[in-house]
Amino acid sequence: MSAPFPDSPAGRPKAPAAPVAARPRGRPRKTADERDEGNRRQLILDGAARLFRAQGFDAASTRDIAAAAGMRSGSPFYHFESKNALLYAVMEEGMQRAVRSQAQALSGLDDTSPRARLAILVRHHCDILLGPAGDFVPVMLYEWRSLTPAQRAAIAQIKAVYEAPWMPVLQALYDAGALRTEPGLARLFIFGALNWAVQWYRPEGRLSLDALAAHALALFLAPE
Amino acid sequence: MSAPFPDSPAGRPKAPAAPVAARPRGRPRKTADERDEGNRRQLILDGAARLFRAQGFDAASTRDIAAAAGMRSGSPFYHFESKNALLYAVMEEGMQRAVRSQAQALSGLDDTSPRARLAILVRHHCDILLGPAGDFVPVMLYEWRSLTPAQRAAIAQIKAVYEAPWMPVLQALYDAGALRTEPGLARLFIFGALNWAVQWYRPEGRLSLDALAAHALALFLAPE
DNA sequence: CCTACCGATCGGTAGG
DNA sequence: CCTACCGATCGGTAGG
Repeated sequence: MSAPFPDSPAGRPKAPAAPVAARPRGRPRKTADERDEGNRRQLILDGAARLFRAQGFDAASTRDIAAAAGMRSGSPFYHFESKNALLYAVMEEGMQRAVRSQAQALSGLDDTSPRARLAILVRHHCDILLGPAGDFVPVMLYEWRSLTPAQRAAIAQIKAVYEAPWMPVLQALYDAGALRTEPGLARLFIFGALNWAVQWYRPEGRLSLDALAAHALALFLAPE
Repeated sequence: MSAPFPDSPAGRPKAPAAPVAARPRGRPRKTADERDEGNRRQLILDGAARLFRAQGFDAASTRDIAAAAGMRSGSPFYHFESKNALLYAVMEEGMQRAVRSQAQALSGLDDTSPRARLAILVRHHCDILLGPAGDFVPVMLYEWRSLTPAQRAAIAQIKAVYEAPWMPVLQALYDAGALRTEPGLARLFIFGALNWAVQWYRPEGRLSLDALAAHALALFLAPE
């Protein structure tokens, strides 16, 4: 739970001495520090997403997040104004990636049947929630109450973009009699069923994401 | 967020002087304090359930919970060993009430059709989650990670009792072709769809719990 | 990005 | 159940 070493100098591990090399010729190789510089912010975001998801926003300390990124306790505040701004950044990045990958999953499939399109949406949603990079969106789902009203409004806008492609698909299935609940409520129920899997799905178990998505689809849709 | 008055004596409101009445004849009327004595623990539980749900376990302070029960900051610890024990007590009470009321809702309906029994289970579940007394079980659903492993095991036992009546009903519907996903997964999806309503359902809105339950049922089950 | 630190808040307790 | 308090931890910051 605590940083691997205290704030006091006694506990600080010595930084490895930088090798005093002769100045190299040609294009200067970046030192490890320079190469990482652009990634530091991302390291903080990744650690924050993981810890916010595992422990919750309030229980995850900025000290632990700093340690997860290989930094000392005060350093995250060089990259983010506050712990709250860090939470917002995690959610924003998660939703923007979700919107982009969803658009990519749907691209070129305008002529596909509503049923096939819903299958793609559900399968992609499972990936976002439960796939290998899936800490960011669960944080958005389960730490919503820690956002300020202004932050909520901003994230809600991205969420609306994410949800938009679902509605015409559900409407078409409803009109065709394959879905037996009005699209608005159906979307809430379907999202609920899938979002809840964050609580129980274990990637190392027997159930693949393909199978999970297929079973969910079978539950909601009348057989062809 | 903070108690209405600080711990220091300066901020303490004077307790209303107890009226010095002549000793009443007949059965002694209980004073307000005596009448409340058995309810103090319950007052703490109610306040804790409300605050744990609204703010989360970590964000809700024991000071605020004490204030919600009309007490000073240290007093909850006279009734509960720790904040964590209070969380456990909230969840335990919520689940025990849910088990009891579910059994009551099903009593005398052994001969009813599986479809009607599922309707009763779903409708009752909505009541537990979203009804007027519905803070305890949402706390159980969304603050699970703040329990110790031993506490999780204990709550999981009550959960198992609650879930038990669902399985034969889902199995019968699956066997009859009315449910198109195996009962184990179907139960997880259905619980997810309903549990997620904690996040979006507003009792003051247009949607009644009856309608909510009916729409959910229509989504999961093939038409009769 | 680190050092060294601060004020605030929190869970919890001894004693009555 | 209240009083008065403690130690620990936390988010955050000035200065380099």
